[in-house]
Amino acid sequence: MSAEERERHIVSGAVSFFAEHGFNAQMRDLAKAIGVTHTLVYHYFTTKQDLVDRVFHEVFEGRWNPDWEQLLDSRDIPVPDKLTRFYVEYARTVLTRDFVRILLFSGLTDQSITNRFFPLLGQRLFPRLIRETRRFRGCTSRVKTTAHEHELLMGLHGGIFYGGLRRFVYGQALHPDRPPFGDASVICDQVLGYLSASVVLPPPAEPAAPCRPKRSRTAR
Amino acid sequence: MSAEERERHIVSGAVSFFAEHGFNAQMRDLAKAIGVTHTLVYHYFTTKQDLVDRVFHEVFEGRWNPDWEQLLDSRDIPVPDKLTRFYVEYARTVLTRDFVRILLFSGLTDQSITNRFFPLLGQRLFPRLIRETRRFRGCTSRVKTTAHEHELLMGLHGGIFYGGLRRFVYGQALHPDRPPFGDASVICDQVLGYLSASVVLPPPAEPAAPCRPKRSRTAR
DNA sequence: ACGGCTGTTGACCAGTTGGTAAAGAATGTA
DNA sequence: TACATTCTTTACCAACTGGTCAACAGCCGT
Repeated sequence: MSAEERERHIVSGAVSFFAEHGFNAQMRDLAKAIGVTHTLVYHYFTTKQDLVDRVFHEVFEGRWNPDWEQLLDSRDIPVPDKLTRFYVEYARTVLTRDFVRILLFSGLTDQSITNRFFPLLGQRLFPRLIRETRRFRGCTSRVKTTAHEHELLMGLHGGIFYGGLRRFVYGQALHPDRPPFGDASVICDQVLGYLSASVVLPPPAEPAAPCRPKRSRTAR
Repeated sequence: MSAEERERHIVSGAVSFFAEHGFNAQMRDLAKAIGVTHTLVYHYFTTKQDLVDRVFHEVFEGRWNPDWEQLLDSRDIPVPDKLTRFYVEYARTVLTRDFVRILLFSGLTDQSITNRFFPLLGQRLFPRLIRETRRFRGCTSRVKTTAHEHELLMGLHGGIFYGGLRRFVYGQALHPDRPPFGDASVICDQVLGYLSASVVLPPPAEPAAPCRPKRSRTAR
């Protein structure tokens, strides 16, 4: 087997092995799972941390999909459809066994992944989701996200992630005739629930000067 | 220090130590954190697994509060208040650092806790929450929980749990002026969002014979 | 056949790990 | 004081851990 081939072989084996057993599992066991000796692994990765970093990179770095942002920015899709489609895509990529478990292992130990992943969410995704939510409510204010809005969105986001938790961590389906994991209809329900909840939120406080001079509504 | 005292001392130290570092952390480090030698720990617990089991028991067994069920069963509290009060209480007990992290460590490894915890949720809590949700919707059907209802409830439940995840695992607040963790107003918002979402759910299919002969509505 | 290069391995090392055994402190009791 | 009981520690062991090193096997051009 060529060097490149072998390296990919080791990395992909390491991803699922560490996702399953955590990062303080032993190199020898990993090697056995892959089908090589542990010294060979050390031939390709000088240290365990080196391999772990590579696994992090593999699972995490490659999975951020710029299309998500583009989808959320597209203008002519109705908000419920857009959010549903986004979360279906998001779930397909992020709510995989490897990702969910490695994210949690990372969070429970050194937080090396979560510290990079969550800022990404907070900067690229959540603002867009809030903007779309406001659009759905007929509100185009660009004022900073309120705590209410944020927490409600966390309800949706956490609710969807919780599906991954139940499946890949708890190993519990909890409902016998539950639709298949990642089923679009479930996500659609959750999104619709979220949106219908958000319409009863108080509007975000407008800044002193009205920020939408274009189409004036009845002033209060 | 008396035997009983010392044992409690060790157990409580072990709880936070294992919650922090996971269950394959070393006995010597644990002992150091407690301030004794590791052999003393072995004087009280014949094996590491023995201590681990005790920690599980301590964190998990003692925390199930029968009042939760009683609260959900009480007749004269409005549903939104009831659910809010329940989840505030629930969060106060379950969404602690030790519990959240140990639950996850357990789930990621042997699932010894999750396998006992989730059936408890599914049998004692979720059915009551669904019943109350239906009551709020003006529906008293006792038909089995539909997948829709279940998933929506998981949205609420997961959303609340996600708060614990963000705080105790990810170490990310994600929103600068977020209200303090476990704040009742946040939970109240989430509950209200959930309830207002649930009213748009399709009614659960009634069994062949109408199950509410008491107060007949206009038949369709 | 030769030497060089690369992928792979077995044997080994120092430090760590769960766990043990025996010896020391503390305490009580006669 | 002497003795027994109980709490605690020091010294130790066998197995395991991440990591090293020299050797081996296959492949290439010459």
